[in-house]
Amino acid sequence: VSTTERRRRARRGEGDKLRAEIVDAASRMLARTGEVGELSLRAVAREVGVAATSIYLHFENLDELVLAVKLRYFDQFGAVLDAAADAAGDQPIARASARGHAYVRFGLENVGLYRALFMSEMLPPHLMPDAGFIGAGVFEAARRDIADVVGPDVDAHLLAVHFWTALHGVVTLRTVRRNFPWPDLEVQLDDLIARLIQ
Amino acid sequence: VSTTERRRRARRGEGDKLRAEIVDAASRMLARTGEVGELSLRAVAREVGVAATSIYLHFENLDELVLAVKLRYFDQFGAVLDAAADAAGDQPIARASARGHAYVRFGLENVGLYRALFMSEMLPPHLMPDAGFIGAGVFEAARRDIADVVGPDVDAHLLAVHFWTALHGVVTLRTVRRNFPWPDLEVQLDDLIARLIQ
DNA sequence: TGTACATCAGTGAACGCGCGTTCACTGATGTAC
DNA sequence: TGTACATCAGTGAACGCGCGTTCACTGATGTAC
Repeated sequence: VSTTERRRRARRGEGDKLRAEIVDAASRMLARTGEVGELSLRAVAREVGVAATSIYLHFENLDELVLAVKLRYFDQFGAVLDAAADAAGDQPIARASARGHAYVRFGLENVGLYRALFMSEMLPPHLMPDAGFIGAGVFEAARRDIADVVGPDVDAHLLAVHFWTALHGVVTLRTVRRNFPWPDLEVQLDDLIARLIQ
Repeated sequence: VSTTERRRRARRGEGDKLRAEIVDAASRMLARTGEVGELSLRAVAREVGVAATSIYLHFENLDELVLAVKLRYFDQFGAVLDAAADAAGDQPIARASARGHAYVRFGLENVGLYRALFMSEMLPPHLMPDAGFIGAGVFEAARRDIADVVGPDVDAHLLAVHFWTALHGVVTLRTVRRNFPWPDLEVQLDDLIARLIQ
């Protein structure tokens, strides 16, 4: 219900600023509630401080706006994980572990965005730039770290799938079952990762 | 858009039949789309073949209806898992494994209900009969099977948490990323369960 | 240096829709007499 | 055995709301001359 000030129109030639502000606003709103379905075109316009119709100047419809948000945050999410892995040094197991911890931390701290990224179907096919491969960069980076840990004789793809699905499960169940008697998060993750990657 | 026939009113003394029919209809609709947020009181009434206001004869509001659906399917879900474990015989590892396979199968075959059960917060606290413990029966049964596998020297609670979160991850990611190059499901589950429970 | 005007960056009213919720009501049916 | 009537099991109209989308429009600002 945060009634934003009426936005000042952009200068000539800077019409694309509004596009960025719309994506910003939609991201903030998604991060708050996490429910993609609750994001409405009119609410985004209100948050930006602009007439509802102005959204149409930059997006065909709400789906394309949501896609823009997702694409942007997939990139950011991947960068966060890479940074965590790099900060952990060169040792493969330390890199993979740091990546896992960073994955869960991001998910728990950005509940709404995580929901938008991984708890809804990607989007109607005609809007998918490259079907099924959004977020593949994130997966592929983890697969490489894991392959470095286990060597060439183990199916690193299968292990990376275990890694991803298990961490995803940790994020989503903790988000949605806050009253469950969860173990300490660091203990849980260290034990889980040790069991999956060896 | 299935316009159901207008329902015939129940006989005297059988007013509770409508309550059951409402829960049935809401369950069918949830099983179809899976989005709790898309379930509307009016749509449920239409599916039942009854005036929208008739819902109020049996439920205070939509939340209480959704809770009724959840409670009912938690019971059914637990029974399915128990049956699978029992069908697997007495050997602890076989029982736990069967339980895991049945969990994932139920989730993938009943996408909508699984979403309703495990991908939304339980409900506003005043509606929770026993906060945080809905579904605890399902968890507890798995924990016992796992404890039988690993013996008394291992933290079976932690292992059961791994088991649950990992299987939940399998169900939800496969549901939402259908284009990902997933491994064969049985291979994935057998390998995953073997790594987690030992 | 001044000004007409094309273009850019939006706005605002209006529409039809489905929704939750309220309120007064209806009409079949079992039962007391 | 017949009937009045209380009660049960619903109905239907109406409300105000937020939504997506359309359409014609406005008004500031750069630029060509």
